[in-house]
Amino acid sequence: MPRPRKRQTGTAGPDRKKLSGKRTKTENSESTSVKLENSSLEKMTTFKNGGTDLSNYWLMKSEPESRLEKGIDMKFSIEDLKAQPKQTACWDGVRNYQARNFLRAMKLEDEAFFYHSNCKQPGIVGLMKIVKEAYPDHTQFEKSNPHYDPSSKEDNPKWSMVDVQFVRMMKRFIPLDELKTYHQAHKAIGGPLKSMTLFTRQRLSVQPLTQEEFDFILSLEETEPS
DNA sequence: GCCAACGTTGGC
DNA sequence: GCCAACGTTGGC
Repeated sequence: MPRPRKRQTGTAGPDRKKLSGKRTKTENSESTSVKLENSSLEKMTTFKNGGTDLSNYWLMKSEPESRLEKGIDMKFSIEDLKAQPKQTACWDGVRNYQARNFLRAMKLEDEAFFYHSNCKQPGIVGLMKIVKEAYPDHTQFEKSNPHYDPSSKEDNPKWSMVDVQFVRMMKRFIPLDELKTYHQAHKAIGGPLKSMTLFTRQRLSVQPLTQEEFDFILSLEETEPS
């Protein structure tokens, strides 16, 4: 029932028009994404215990300010998440293969930063956790939904979502600016944010973080705003 | 509101 | 399978 919408990505489903006959475009997109996903996961895995019980870290973007898309407000802030029953919501509306594949890689109890995008003060505002692993995003079948995808079939849903639960606010807001400053510095000196996906894959709305990235960002909570 | 970045579409 | 046109993301 909670059905926030995060505006994640193109309204236009990547291949809404074909898929009856040929699906080459789709499959290209998917396999490309899968590769990216895999390499990312491999990268993360090498930093960890390698097999069981690996927890992953994520950053998920959502718009905290009202913006209408097909007459529907895309706003979903961390305050909105907090206000949901059980402070839990489904993360619907993702329509990008890479982002979708990351959603599908999420495990119960994985932690994710809640990032406010497309707003006055973009940045990380809080922490949430995954409370339900990927399942079909119902909005792809709803004609009136801005993220409706007519090419997706009920018996083979194309798009997925997860459920997330509010964990806590950041002790202080971590602005994009500040992350960017560290990213630049770390590129030069090889610090933890040197290849943060927020800067290397600009438009990706669901993205993985390494343990190092996650820990470093948490450590910023204890520092003075820069 | 502008526009750079970048993913997708579709003609050829 | 290339690539120009187009649409979206999201910072500024």
